[in-house]
Amino acid sequence: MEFTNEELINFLKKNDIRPSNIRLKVLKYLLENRIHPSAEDIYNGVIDEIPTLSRTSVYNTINLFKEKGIVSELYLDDKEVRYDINTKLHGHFKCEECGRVYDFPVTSILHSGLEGFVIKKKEINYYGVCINCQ
Amino acid sequence: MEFTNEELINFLKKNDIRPSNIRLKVLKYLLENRIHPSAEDIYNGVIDEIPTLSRTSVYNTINLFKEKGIVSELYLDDKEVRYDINTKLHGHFKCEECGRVYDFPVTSILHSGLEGFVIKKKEINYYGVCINCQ
DNA sequence: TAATAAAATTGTAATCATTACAATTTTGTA
DNA sequence: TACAAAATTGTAATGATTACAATTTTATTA
Repeated sequence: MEFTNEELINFLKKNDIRPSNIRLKVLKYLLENRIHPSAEDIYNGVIDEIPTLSRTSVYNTINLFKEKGIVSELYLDDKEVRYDINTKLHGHFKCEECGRVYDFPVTSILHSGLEGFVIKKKEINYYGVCINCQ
Repeated sequence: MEFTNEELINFLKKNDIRPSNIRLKVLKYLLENRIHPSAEDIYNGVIDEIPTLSRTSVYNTINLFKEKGIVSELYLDDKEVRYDINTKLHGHFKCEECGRVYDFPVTSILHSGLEGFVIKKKEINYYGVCINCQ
Protein backbone atom coordinates (compact mmCIF):
# COMPACT_ATOMS: atom_id res chain seq x y z
CA MET A 1 0.00 0.00 0.00
CA GLU A 2 1.14 3.49 -0.83
CA PHE A 3 -0.09 6.65 0.79
CA THR A 4 0.05 10.19 -0.55
CA ASN A 5 1.25 13.04 1.62
CA GLU A 6 -2.23 14.51 1.43
CA GLU A 7 -3.73 11.31 2.83
CA LEU A 8 -1.15 11.19 5.59
CA ILE A 9 -1.68 14.84 6.50
CA ASN A 10 -5.42 14.39 6.63
CA PHE A 11 -5.04 11.30 8.75
CA LEU A 12 -2.98 13.21 11.28
CA LYS A 13 -5.26 16.25 11.30
CA LYS A 14 -8.30 14.06 11.76
CA ASN A 15 -6.62 12.71 14.87
CA ASP A 16 -5.72 16.11 16.26
CA ILE A 17 -2.03 15.87 15.44
CA ARG A 18 -0.21 18.78 13.83
CA PRO A 19 1.66 17.40 10.83
CA SER A 20 5.42 17.58 10.61
CA ASN A 21 7.89 15.83 8.39
CA ILE A 22 8.90 13.31 11.04
CA ARG A 23 5.33 12.54 11.95
CA LEU A 24 4.42 11.98 8.33
CA LYS A 25 7.35 9.67 7.71
CA VAL A 26 6.76 7.66 10.87
CA LEU A 27 3.06 7.34 10.06
CA LYS A 28 3.88 6.29 6.50
CA TYR A 29 6.31 3.70 7.79
CA LEU A 30 3.75 2.29 10.20
CA LEU A 31 1.03 2.12 7.56
CA GLU A 32 3.23 0.56 4.90
CA ASN A 33 5.14 -1.88 7.13
CA ARG A 34 2.67 -3.93 9.09
CA ILE A 35 5.34 -5.86 10.93
CA HIS A 36 4.65 -4.55 14.46
CA PRO A 37 7.94 -2.69 14.48
CA SER A 38 9.95 -1.68 17.50
CA ALA A 39 11.13 1.90 17.98
CA GLU A 40 14.47 0.82 16.57
CA ASP A 41 12.79 -0.66 13.49
CA ILE A 42 10.98 2.61 12.90
CA TYR A 43 14.18 4.57 13.37
CA ASN A 44 15.99 2.40 10.84
CA GLY A 45 13.09 2.62 8.45
CA VAL A 46 12.98 6.39 8.42
CA ILE A 47 16.62 7.44 8.91
CA ASP A 48 17.35 7.25 5.17
CA GLU A 49 14.70 9.81 4.37
CA ILE A 50 15.52 12.04 7.35
CA PRO A 51 19.24 11.67 7.95
CA THR A 52 19.21 14.00 10.96
CA LEU A 53 16.53 11.96 12.72
CA SER A 54 17.17 11.18 16.36
CA ARG A 55 15.92 8.21 18.31
CA THR A 56 14.35 10.57 20.80
CA SER A 57 12.18 12.01 18.05
CA VAL A 58 10.96 8.55 17.18
CA TYR A 59 9.98 7.98 20.80
CA ASN A 60 8.38 11.43 21.00
CA THR A 61 6.38 10.75 17.89
CA ILE A 62 5.25 7.30 18.96
CA ASN A 63 4.26 8.56 22.37
CA LEU A 64 2.21 11.32 20.76
CA PHE A 65 0.54 8.77 18.47
CA LYS A 66 -0.22 6.62 21.52
CA GLU A 67 -1.82 9.54 23.38
CA LYS A 68 -3.95 10.35 20.38
CA GLY A 69 -4.98 6.74 20.06
CA ILE A 70 -3.65 5.90 16.61
CA VAL A 71 -1.07 3.33 17.69
CA SER A 72 -1.19 0.70 20.38
CA GLU A 73 1.66 -0.94 22.19
CA LEU A 74 2.43 -4.61 22.00
CA TYR A 75 4.14 -6.34 24.90
CA LEU A 76 5.31 -9.70 23.70
CA ASP A 77 8.02 -12.01 25.04
CA ASP A 78 10.58 -9.38 24.11
CA LYS A 79 12.43 -6.67 25.84
CA GLU A 80 11.37 -4.17 23.22
CA VAL A 81 7.90 -2.75 22.93
CA ARG A 82 6.36 -3.13 19.49
CA TYR A 83 3.83 -0.80 17.90
CA ASP A 84 0.72 -1.42 15.90
CA ILE A 85 -1.16 1.14 13.83
CA ASN A 86 -4.23 -1.11 13.83
CA THR A 87 -6.08 -0.33 17.04
CA LYS A 88 -9.14 -2.43 16.31
CA LEU A 89 -9.50 -5.62 18.35
CA HIS A 90 -7.44 -8.43 16.92
CA GLY A 91 -5.05 -11.06 18.17
CA HIS A 92 -1.30 -11.34 17.82
CA PHE A 93 0.54 -14.57 17.26
CA LYS A 94 4.27 -14.60 17.85
CA CYS A 95 6.26 -17.43 16.32
CA GLU A 96 8.90 -18.65 18.74
CA GLU A 97 11.00 -19.93 15.84
CA CYS A 98 11.22 -17.06 13.40
CA GLY A 99 10.07 -14.25 15.69
CA ARG A 100 7.48 -13.00 13.26
CA VAL A 101 4.26 -11.53 14.66
CA TYR A 102 1.00 -12.31 12.87
CA ASP A 103 -2.36 -10.60 13.21
CA PHE A 104 -5.46 -12.73 13.42
CA PRO A 105 -9.16 -11.94 13.79
CA VAL A 106 -10.83 -12.45 17.15
CA THR A 107 -14.57 -12.86 16.92
CA SER A 108 -15.50 -13.14 20.56
CA ILE A 109 -14.12 -13.81 24.01
CA LEU A 110 -16.30 -15.41 26.65
CA HIS A 111 -15.25 -14.34 30.10
CA SER A 112 -16.81 -13.85 33.49
CA GLY A 113 -16.03 -12.23 36.81
CA LEU A 114 -15.70 -8.68 35.51
CA GLU A 115 -19.17 -7.40 36.32
CA GLY A 116 -18.91 -3.72 37.20
CA PHE A 117 -15.47 -3.36 35.63
CA VAL A 118 -14.93 -0.83 32.83
CA ILE A 119 -12.91 -2.50 30.09
CA LYS A 120 -11.00 -0.04 27.92
CA LYS A 121 -8.51 -2.22 26.14
CA LYS A 122 -8.10 -5.91 25.33
CA GLU A 123 -4.94 -7.72 24.36
CA ILE A 124 -4.88 -11.25 22.96
CA ASN A 125 -1.40 -12.65 22.44
CA TYR A 126 -0.62 -16.18 21.35
CA TYR A 127 2.76 -17.87 21.15
CA GLY A 128 3.80 -20.99 19.30
CA VAL A 129 5.10 -22.11 15.93
CA CYS A 130 3.78 -20.57 12.75
CA ILE A 131 2.83 -22.48 9.65
CA ASN A 132 6.03 -21.55 7.85
CA CYS A 133 8.27 -22.94 10.59
CA GLN A 134 6.89 -26.47 10.83
CA MET B 1 -3.59 -20.32 52.24
CA GLU B 2 -0.72 -21.84 54.14
CA PHE B 3 1.61 -24.47 52.79
CA THR B 4 3.79 -26.86 54.73
CA ASN B 5 7.42 -27.37 53.82
CA GLU B 6 6.59 -30.93 52.89
CA GLU B 7 3.96 -29.76 50.42
CA LEU B 8 6.34 -27.21 48.94
CA ILE B 9 9.14 -29.75 48.62
CA ASN B 10 6.85 -32.25 46.94
CA PHE B 11 5.59 -29.59 44.59
CA LEU B 12 9.12 -28.77 43.49
CA LYS B 13 10.17 -32.40 43.14
CA LYS B 14 7.11 -33.19 41.11
CA ASN B 15 8.23 -30.47 38.72
CA ASP B 16 11.79 -31.71 38.49
CA ILE B 17 13.26 -28.95 40.64
CA ARG B 18 15.75 -29.75 43.37
CA PRO B 19 14.53 -28.05 46.53
CA SER B 20 16.60 -25.38 48.25
CA ASN B 21 15.74 -22.86 50.90
CA ILE B 22 15.45 -19.99 48.44
CA ARG B 23 13.31 -22.00 46.04
CA LEU B 24 10.97 -23.04 48.84
CA LYS B 25 10.58 -19.49 50.12
CA VAL B 26 10.01 -18.06 46.65
CA LEU B 27 7.48 -20.77 45.86
CA LYS B 28 5.73 -20.19 49.17
CA TYR B 29 5.61 -16.47 48.48
CA LEU B 30 4.13 -17.03 45.03
CA LEU B 31 1.52 -19.45 46.30
CA GLU B 32 0.47 -17.33 49.25
CA ASN B 33 0.57 -13.92 47.54
CA ARG B 34 -1.52 -14.10 44.41
CA ILE B 35 -0.81 -10.50 43.47
CA HIS B 36 1.18 -11.16 40.28
CA PRO B 37 4.34 -9.90 41.91
CA SER B 38 7.38 -8.44 40.18
CA ALA B 39 10.87 -9.76 40.90
CA GLU B 40 11.29 -6.85 43.29
CA ASP B 41 8.07 -7.75 45.11
CA ILE B 42 9.31 -11.29 45.54
CA TYR B 43 12.67 -10.07 46.76
CA ASN B 44 11.01 -7.81 49.33
CA GLY B 45 8.67 -10.58 50.39
CA VAL B 46 11.43 -13.07 51.08
CA ILE B 47 14.34 -10.93 52.27
CA ASP B 48 13.14 -10.97 55.89
CA GLU B 49 13.33 -14.73 56.04
CA ILE B 50 16.60 -14.95 54.13
CA PRO B 51 18.55 -11.82 54.99
CA THR B 52 21.46 -12.73 52.70
CA LEU B 53 19.20 -13.11 49.68
CA SER B 54 20.38 -11.43 46.51
CA ARG B 55 18.26 -10.11 43.70
CA THR B 56 20.16 -12.30 41.28
CA SER B 57 18.99 -15.37 43.17
CA VAL B 58 15.41 -14.24 42.81
CA TYR B 59 15.89 -13.92 39.06
CA ASN B 60 17.69 -17.27 38.91
CA THR B 61 14.88 -18.93 40.79
CA ILE B 62 12.12 -17.38 38.73
CA ASN B 63 13.89 -18.27 35.50
CA LEU B 64 14.21 -21.86 36.67
CA PHE B 65 10.52 -21.94 37.57
CA LYS B 66 9.71 -20.54 34.14
CA GLU B 67 11.77 -23.23 32.38
CA LYS B 68 10.05 -25.92 34.39
CA GLY B 69 6.66 -24.44 33.57
CA ILE B 70 5.41 -23.59 37.04
CA VAL B 71 5.30 -19.83 36.60
CA SER B 72 4.33 -17.72 33.64
CA GLU B 73 5.34 -14.21 32.82
CA LEU B 74 2.93 -11.32 32.61
CA TYR B 75 3.71 -8.40 30.35
CA LEU B 76 1.34 -5.60 31.25
CA ASP B 77 1.62 -1.85 30.66
CA ASP B 78 4.57 -1.79 33.03
CA LYS B 79 8.29 -1.78 32.72
CA GLU B 80 8.55 -4.68 35.13
CA VAL B 81 7.63 -8.24 34.30
CA ARG B 82 5.17 -9.82 36.70
CA TYR B 83 4.93 -13.49 37.57
CA ASP B 84 1.99 -15.80 38.02
CA ILE B 85 2.07 -19.25 39.61
CA ASN B 86 -1.24 -20.10 37.96
CA THR B 87 -0.39 -21.34 34.48
CA LYS B 88 -3.89 -22.42 33.54
CA LEU B 89 -5.63 -20.25 30.94
CA HIS B 90 -7.19 -17.21 32.52
CA GLY B 91 -7.38 -13.53 31.85
CA HIS B 92 -5.73 -10.61 33.60
CA PHE B 93 -7.38 -7.28 34.21
CA LYS B 94 -5.16 -4.37 35.14
CA CYS B 95 -6.82 -1.38 36.77
CA GLU B 96 -5.36 1.84 35.41
CA GLU B 97 -6.34 3.67 38.60
CA CYS B 98 -5.06 1.51 41.43
CA GLY B 99 -2.65 -0.67 39.46
CA ARG B 100 -4.06 -3.90 40.84
CA VAL B 101 -4.13 -6.98 38.59
CA TYR B 102 -7.17 -9.23 38.76
CA ASP B 103 -7.58 -12.77 37.45
CA PHE B 104 -10.73 -13.67 35.62
CA PRO B 105 -12.00 -16.86 33.98
CA VAL B 106 -11.92 -17.12 30.20
CA THR B 107 -14.33 -19.68 28.85
CA SER B 108 -13.60 -19.50 25.16
CA ILE B 109 -11.99 -17.39 22.48
CA LEU B 110 -13.29 -17.48 18.93
CA HIS B 111 -10.55 -16.73 16.46
CA SER B 112 -9.68 -17.54 12.89
CA GLY B 113 -6.75 -17.37 10.53
CA LEU B 114 -4.44 -19.65 12.52
CA GLU B 115 -5.00 -22.88 10.65
CA GLY B 116 -1.78 -24.88 10.69
CA PHE B 117 -0.27 -22.85 13.52
CA VAL B 118 0.77 -24.59 16.75
CA ILE B 119 -0.49 -22.55 19.69
CA LYS B 120 1.50 -23.11 22.86
CA LYS B 121 0.49 -20.20 25.04
CA LYS B 122 -2.35 -17.71 25.20
CA GLU B 123 -2.41 -14.37 26.98
CA ILE B 124 -5.54 -12.33 27.58
CA ASN B 125 -4.94 -8.95 29.15
CA TYR B 126 -7.57 -6.32 29.77
CA TYR B 127 -7.10 -2.78 30.97
CA GLY B 128 -9.61 -0.36 32.44
CA VAL B 129 -11.09 0.67 35.76
CA CYS B 130 -11.91 -1.92 38.38
CA ILE B 131 -15.08 -2.02 40.41
CA ASN B 132 -13.39 -0.58 43.49
CA CYS B 133 -12.14 2.51 41.66
CA GLN B 134 -15.42 3.79 40.21
C1' DT C 1 8.94 41.68 6.51
C1' DA C 2 11.03 41.49 11.01
C1' DA C 3 10.42 40.18 15.75
C1' DT C 4 8.75 37.07 18.95
C1' DA C 5 6.56 33.19 20.92
C1' DA C 6 5.45 28.43 20.62
C1' DA C 7 6.34 23.96 19.05
C1' DA C 8 9.35 20.47 17.35
C1' DT C 9 13.71 18.26 17.19
C1' DT C 10 18.14 16.90 18.74
C1' DG C 11 22.01 14.86 21.56
C1' DT C 12 23.64 13.52 25.81
C1' DA C 13 23.12 11.73 30.09
C1' DA C 14 20.27 9.29 33.39
C1' DT C 15 17.26 5.50 34.73
C1' DC C 16 16.24 1.04 35.86
C1' DA C 17 14.90 -3.85 35.12
C1' DT C 18 17.39 -7.66 33.89
C1' DT C 19 21.43 -10.46 32.71
C1' DA C 20 26.47 -11.88 32.56
C1' DC C 21 29.96 -13.50 34.98
C1' DA C 22 33.33 -14.70 38.22
C1' DA C 23 33.97 -15.68 43.07
C1' DT C 24 32.24 -17.83 47.08
C1' DT C 25 29.37 -20.86 49.70
C1' DT C 26 26.61 -24.84 50.28
C1' DT C 27 25.21 -29.45 49.29
C1' DG C 28 25.54 -34.25 48.06
C1' DT C 29 28.43 -38.16 47.61
C1' DA C 30 32.36 -41.33 47.61
C1' DT D 1 36.87 -35.95 55.51
C1' DA D 2 37.56 -34.68 50.69
C1' DC D 3 35.91 -33.57 46.40
C1' DA D 4 32.79 -32.36 42.70
C1' DA D 5 28.58 -30.34 41.47
C1' DA D 6 25.14 -27.13 42.33
C1' DA D 7 23.50 -22.98 44.35
C1' DT D 8 24.15 -18.38 45.77
C1' DT D 9 26.14 -13.88 45.84
C1' DG D 10 27.84 -9.17 44.45
C1' DT D 11 29.36 -6.33 40.98
C1' DA D 12 29.44 -4.78 36.58
C1' DA D 13 27.37 -4.68 32.02
C1' DT D 14 23.43 -4.27 28.93
C1' DG D 15 20.03 -2.00 26.55
C1' DA D 16 15.41 0.06 25.95
C1' DT D 17 13.35 4.13 27.26
C1' DT D 18 13.03 8.72 29.36
C1' DA D 19 14.65 13.35 31.22
C1' DC D 20 16.25 17.45 30.08
C1' DA D 21 18.44 21.35 28.28
C1' DA D 22 19.92 23.38 23.95
C1' DT D 23 18.95 24.24 19.27
C1' DT D 24 16.14 24.59 15.24
C1' DT D 25 11.87 25.17 12.93
C1' DT D 26 7.28 26.91 12.52
C1' DA D 27 3.51 29.97 13.42
C1' DT D 28 1.89 34.47 14.94
C1' DT D 29 1.86 39.26 15.67
C1' DA D 30 3.22 43.96 15.09
